[in-house]
Amino acid sequence: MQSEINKKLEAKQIKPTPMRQLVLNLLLQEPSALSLRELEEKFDKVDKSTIYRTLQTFQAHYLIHAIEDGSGSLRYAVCEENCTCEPHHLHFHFLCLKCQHTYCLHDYPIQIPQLPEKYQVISANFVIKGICPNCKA
Amino acid sequence: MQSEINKKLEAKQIKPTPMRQLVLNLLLQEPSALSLRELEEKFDKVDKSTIYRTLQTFQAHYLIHAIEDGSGSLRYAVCEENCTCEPHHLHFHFLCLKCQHTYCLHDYPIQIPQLPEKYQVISANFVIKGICPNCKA
DNA sequence: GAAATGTCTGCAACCCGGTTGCAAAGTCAG
DNA sequence: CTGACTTTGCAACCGGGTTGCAGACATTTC
Ligand SMILES: [Mn+2]
Ligand SMILES: [Mn+2]
Ligand SMILES: [Zn+2]
Ligand SMILES: [Zn+2]
Repeated sequence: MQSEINKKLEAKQIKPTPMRQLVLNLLLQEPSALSLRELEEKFDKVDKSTIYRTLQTFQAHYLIHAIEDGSGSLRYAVCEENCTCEPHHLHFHFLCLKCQHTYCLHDYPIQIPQLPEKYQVISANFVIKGICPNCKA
Repeated sequence: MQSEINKKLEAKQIKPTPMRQLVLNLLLQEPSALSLRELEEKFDKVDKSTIYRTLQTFQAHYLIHAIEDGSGSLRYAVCEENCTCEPHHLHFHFLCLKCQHTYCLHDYPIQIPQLPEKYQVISANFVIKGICPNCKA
C-alpha cells in the first residue's frame, strides 16, 4: 500500500516525501474529512505548519479539496480520480451537528443554477447540515 | 424611516435601542452582506463586541442570517419577511472573488437533494463563487 | 422621585485557526 | 564532496470571533 500511496502522489506530480505519504495515508483511511488540527493530533510530533504546507501542496495539485463547512476550521478530503475541482466536478458535503464530522457526498454532484448572464461562476461550496446516520439514534 | 426600522425590530420582538437601529439601518441599506469588521468600520467609535452581540440578537430572532462564504469572516444580511431560516426558506449566496462582496440571491431558493433516509437535514449553506456583474469587465 | 432590578454597552483580554519568515535538515545532480 | 534546491520545524504573528466584568442606561416598584 506504500506503493499505492506513492502512485497517487506521483500521478499528481508530487514528490513523495515521508510526511506526504503519512498525510495522504491518513486522509485516505478516514471516512470523514479532516481538519488541520485533527491531522496534527493524529501524529503527535509533527509540526502544524509542515502539515499545513503539505495540504497546500496537495490542493495545488488537485489531490485533495478543502471544504468550508462553517465549523470554524477547514476540512480536507481526497479528490476523486480525475477531479480538477471545477464546478462540474463538485459534490455536496454534509456536516453533522452532533459529531462534527464532515462527509463528502460523492454520489451527490452539485448543480449550480443558471444565473443571469453577467455572473461568472468559478467555484462553489454546498454544505448540508444536520445529523448523520451514525449519530441518528 | 426611523419608524420603519423600529417596526422591523418590534415585529421580531427586539427592543429598539439606538445601537440596534443603527446596525439594522446599515444592513438594510447595503446591497451586499456585511461582516462584523465592515460594520465596525462604518461607525468608527462603536465597540466590536457590542456590534457582535447585536448581530447575535438579530440572528436569534430571525431578523438576519449569517452567511459562511468561506472568505474568513461571516457576513450578515437581513432576512426576508417571514423567514425562519429553515432549509426551505434558504437561498443561494454569491461571493465575488474580485470585490469580495457577498450577495444574497433571493430569487434563487436552494434545493436540497433527497439524501438517504438516515440523514436528518437541519440547515444548509450554498455558496457560489465567481465574478459579480459589477466586477465583470 | 429614589431605590432596586434588569438590560445594554465598552473595554480588555482571550482563544483558535490559519499563515509566514527564517534557519536547520534533507535531497539530489554534477 | 560541493553547491543548489526542497522540505521541515520552530516561533511568532494576524485576524475573526468570543467572553468576563464593570459601568451606563432603562424600567419597575415602592
Ligand atoms: Mn468532498
Ligand atoms: Mn442571504
Ligand atoms: Zn454525526
Ligand atoms: Zn465583485
